[in-house]
Amino acid sequence: MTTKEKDLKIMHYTDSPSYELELTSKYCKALLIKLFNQVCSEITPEEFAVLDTVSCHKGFCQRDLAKLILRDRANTGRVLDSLEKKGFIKRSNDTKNNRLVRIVNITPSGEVILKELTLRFQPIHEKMCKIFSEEDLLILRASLKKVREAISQIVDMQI
Amino acid sequence: MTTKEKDLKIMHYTDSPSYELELTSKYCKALLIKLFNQVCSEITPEEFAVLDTVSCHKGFCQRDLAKLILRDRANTGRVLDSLEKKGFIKRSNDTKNNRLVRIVNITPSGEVILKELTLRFQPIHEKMCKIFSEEDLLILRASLKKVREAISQIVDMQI
DNA sequence: AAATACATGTTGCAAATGCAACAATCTTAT
DNA sequence: ATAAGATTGTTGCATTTGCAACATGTATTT
Repeated sequence: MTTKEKDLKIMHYTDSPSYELELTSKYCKALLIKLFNQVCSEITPEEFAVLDTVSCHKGFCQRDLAKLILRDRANTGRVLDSLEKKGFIKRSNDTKNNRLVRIVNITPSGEVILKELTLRFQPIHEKMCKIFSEEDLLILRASLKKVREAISQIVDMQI
Repeated sequence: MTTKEKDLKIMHYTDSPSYELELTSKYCKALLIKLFNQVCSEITPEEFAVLDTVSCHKGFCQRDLAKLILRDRANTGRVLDSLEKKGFIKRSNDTKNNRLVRIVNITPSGEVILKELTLRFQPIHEKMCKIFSEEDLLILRASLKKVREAISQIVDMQI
C-alpha cells in the first residue's frame, strides 16, 4: 500500500536529495565567500580549501590531490601554481612508482595563514554544528558519505 | 572533559560539514552529467533542472526563478533563452506589482521531454533513496533545510 | 513636477572550470 | 627490441558563471 503510493508518485528532480544537496552546497559556498570578503584575505576560498587539503596530506602528488578535491589535473595544477607563487606551498620533483611526480607541501607561511583563517572561521563553524543534535550530525555525515560511496560505484571520477 | 576536548580540537575546514556537502554535491553532479551523456539528450543538466523548476512553479517571473535556482539574473536569463529557443518554455510579458516582468511557462514539448527524462532517471533516483532508512532520509533532508535556513540568516542571497 | 531610489532584465567582461590534446617518461606486449 | 599503452603534468580552447554597468519603467521624496 505505502509502497504502491510511493511508486506512483511522480518524482521531480528538484525534489530529490541530490538537488537539495546542490542547493545547500551553494548556500555554503555563498557563506564562505562572504566570510572571505570580510576578512579580505590574500587567497581565494578555493585556494584555502586546497591549502587545507595539502596541509592534511603531506607529500601528495598533484594527481592524488586532484582526486581529493575532485577537480581535474589541469585545474589542480593551476591552483597550486597560484599558491606556490604566493609562497604558501612548495613543490619538489620526486618519483612515485618509478614515475616522475611533483609532490606538494605546505610552507611555514602557508601554515600561518591557514591557521589564522581557520581560527577566524572557527566561531561560525561551531555555530553551524550546533544547529544539529550530536546524533543528527553523525547521521548527516554518515549519509553524505553513503551518497559518495554509492555514486562512486556507478560513475568513476576520471581524474 | 568531552567539551574541553572538543574545544581544543583544531578544526580543519575540509573536515567541516560544509565542505563535505560541497564534495558530495560534486559527486551528485558527476552522476547527473554521466546520465545525461548516456541519454544524449537535447538539453543540458542545468537546463533540465531549470525546466523542472519552471514546471513546478507556473507563471513565475525570471527573478523569482533565479531565487529558486540560486543563480543570478543574468545567468537565469541566458538559460531561459536557450530553453525558449529549443521550444521547451515560452515567455510572455506581464506585470507584477505594476512592474513589467517576463513570466515563464513550460510548453507541451517541454512537458514531454521533462517527463521522459524524469522517467529515465526514476530508477537511479529510487536506488539513491533506498540506501537510507526512511528515518535517516528524513533527518538528512531536515538537516539540509536547517543548513540553508541558518545560512539565510547570516548572508542574504543577493539575487 | 523633478529628482532620487528601486525593481527587472540584458549585455559585456573577467574568472573559474572542464575537456581534449600534447610532452615526457615508464611499463607491457608482440 | 620495437610498438603500443599507461601515468603525470601542462597548455589551449570552449563553456559556465558571476559581477558590474546599463536600459527601461515604477515608486517615493522633496
